[in-house]
Amino acid sequence: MNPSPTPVNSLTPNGLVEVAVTLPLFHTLTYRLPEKLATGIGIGVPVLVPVGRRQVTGYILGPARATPTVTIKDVNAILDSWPRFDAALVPFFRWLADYYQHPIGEVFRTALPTPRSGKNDGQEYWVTLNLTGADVQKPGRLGPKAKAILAFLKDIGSCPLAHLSRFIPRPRETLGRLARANLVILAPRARHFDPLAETPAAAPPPVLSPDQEEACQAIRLALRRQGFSPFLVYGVTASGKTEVYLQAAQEALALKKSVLVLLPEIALTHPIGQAFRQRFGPRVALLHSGLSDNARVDQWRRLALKEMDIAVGARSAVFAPLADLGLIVVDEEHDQSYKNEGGLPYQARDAALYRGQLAGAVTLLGSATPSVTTYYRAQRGKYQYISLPERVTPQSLPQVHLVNLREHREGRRLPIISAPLRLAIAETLSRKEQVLLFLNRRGYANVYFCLFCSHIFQCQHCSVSLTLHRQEGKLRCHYCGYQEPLPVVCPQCQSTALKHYGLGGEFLEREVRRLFPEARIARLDRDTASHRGKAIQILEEMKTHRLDILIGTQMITKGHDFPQVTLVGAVAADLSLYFPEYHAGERTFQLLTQVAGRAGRGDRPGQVFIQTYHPEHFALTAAQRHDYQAFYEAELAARRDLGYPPFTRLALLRLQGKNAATVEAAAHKVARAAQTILRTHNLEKHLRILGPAPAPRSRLKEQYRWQILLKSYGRQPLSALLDQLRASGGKGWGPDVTLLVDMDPAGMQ
DNA sequence: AGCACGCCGACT
DNA sequence: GTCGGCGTGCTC
Repeated sequence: MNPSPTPVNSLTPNGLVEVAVTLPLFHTLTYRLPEKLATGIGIGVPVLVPVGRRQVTGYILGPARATPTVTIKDVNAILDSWPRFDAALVPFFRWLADYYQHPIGEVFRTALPTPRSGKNDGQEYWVTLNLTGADVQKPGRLGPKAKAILAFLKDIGSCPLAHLSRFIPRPRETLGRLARANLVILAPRARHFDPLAETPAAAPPPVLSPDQEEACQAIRLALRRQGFSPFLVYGVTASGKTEVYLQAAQEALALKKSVLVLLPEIALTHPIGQAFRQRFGPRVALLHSGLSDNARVDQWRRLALKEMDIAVGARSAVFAPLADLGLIVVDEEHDQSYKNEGGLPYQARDAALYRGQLAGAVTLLGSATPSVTTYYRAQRGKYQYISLPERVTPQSLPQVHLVNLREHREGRRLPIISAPLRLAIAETLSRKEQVLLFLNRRGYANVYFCLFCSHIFQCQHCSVSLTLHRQEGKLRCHYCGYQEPLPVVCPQCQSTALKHYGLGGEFLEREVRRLFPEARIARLDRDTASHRGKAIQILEEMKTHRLDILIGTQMITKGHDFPQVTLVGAVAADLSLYFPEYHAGERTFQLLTQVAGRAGRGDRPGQVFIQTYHPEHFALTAAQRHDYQAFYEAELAARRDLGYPPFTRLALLRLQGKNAATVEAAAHKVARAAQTILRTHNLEKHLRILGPAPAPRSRLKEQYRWQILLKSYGRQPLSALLDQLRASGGKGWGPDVTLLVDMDPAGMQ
């Protein structure tokens, strides 16, 4: 019944197979597949192989490509019969390892759900009653526990063993006796999980607007043509992009192709997953790291076995085991969350584009604020451009005011809420409408210091100041989680004149409560949303208007629809504007546009107040006028002048280790080696090496950090340099120093 | 990653 | 004389 994986044994007369082992190795290994394991094994199957004196998980990539000179060992066991990926994905994984300069073994470890080396993978024991109701009365000579079990099963027929144990303690032994007497059946069963089980009934598809119709037409055409076809779907918030995705999926399915939908946030996968489930039924899988291991493996298996052919998920779903991929959707393509930090530092949107190219799939990049690089490519004709300029809801875009904070000092104090914003809040509340206040900084204050000797309280493990959390009475590091009780004396001079500086959400909340004592106020950020239920509860209260003012970080900006919010305040727009990143302007524009999009989504017009010290900055004036084009042109000009993407490609070489001196020495060594390669390969015209320099956070979680930025005109010089560098640094760059390559770095932290 | 091999200091 | 420190190198 299960489609068997692409067989390898028929392709390998000598029985040799290529295996990627889950170790930080840059190459694959070759093993012999013993005759007795050969049946049914194929590409993508997880196996247990000996490496040194250990047993390690690996994945079959295909027949061996070259015969190594060392003695070849045998594959020890097959961990599981179903393949974790389709044969067509092997080049994709090889590309990931190559492009991100990452060990191929680690690529598989990051990409695939870990096979639990048990025979019980994805299974659980079920207990089933083997008698009719009448028979249950008959067997007389039974203990009380056996009777209780039979009575329990009489009602429900069968259930997982774990479920039974909740009502009848330690049932295993009694069940064993009952099973031997053929009164019950005790057997493992495939576990089924359906994260989308709660989907409400389908609503009929809406009538498409002319813009939507035109977009769908273009996509349908591309799907029928077959072959890689990338699109930028530019659509303002609430322009009905989701319906376009659904229509595109419909067409792909009609062509017997599978569909992959990526979203930047786990929270967004549920509503979109439900929309797909409503339209297409049980063939829709949900994939994200928030699912339990069992649920994730179950969804993965059902996709691999072609029981399902639509995958909706967060960034890691880009590795979903779909064969015959026809359509890939990357919604909110500009979102920073597509970048994976730690492990394999891949960019899911970029990876999706490459996967689309390999599979010959139509690839849709959707955004109301496209990344500069994506828009540039669309302009140059590399992507087809589709525009959905109209909101499908009645309201026009909100009116945006820039508040120049320099003009709104109150005496010597700089108020966190300026007079114009305060007035607007008061008016909004008096109209019984809701307010959203956005401040991208947690805690009460982000600097705590001694007024007397200027000592600044810093993290013991990172080179950052500790954030004051006043309600908790603690100083906390937002990077490593270190915390300490709020000190009362300065450790340096014993003074008690300790002050704080730089304001966060906790302070804002206090101030708002002081100014509007009558209002119902809540704050939502990682501090208050300690558990998931709490966040959902606050969002629900906001939606049902049991709150008047909601204060929060990014958390409140993405995707949530609050129809009665008519005022949005961005309290400190400058926080992201002067971040040490080349695309700080882009992030600010996106953030403000996103935040502004929360205002006036119902039947009343919305307005937005942006507080800043730099009201003349183009990212702010463009956001004010909802003018993406103006922002794009100004930003593109700046990028061209400074030699940043899309005109160059960047790679960040980061050196880190526990010893400051060895890390610094290694950074200089790497930079010198890079310079040498540059000269000997005649790359000086195409590539620049900036640094070494200490990273903006020069110490993080006990690790000292230095970095070197590579700026390359074109892809080729950069990969040439990186390949050479890896070859020359094979033995490592110093004791306890690691070199990490961050391709297309998001920022420069 | 782990686990070997290998070459220099204080101990039964 | 040896036990053990962790630098370096390999894993089919």
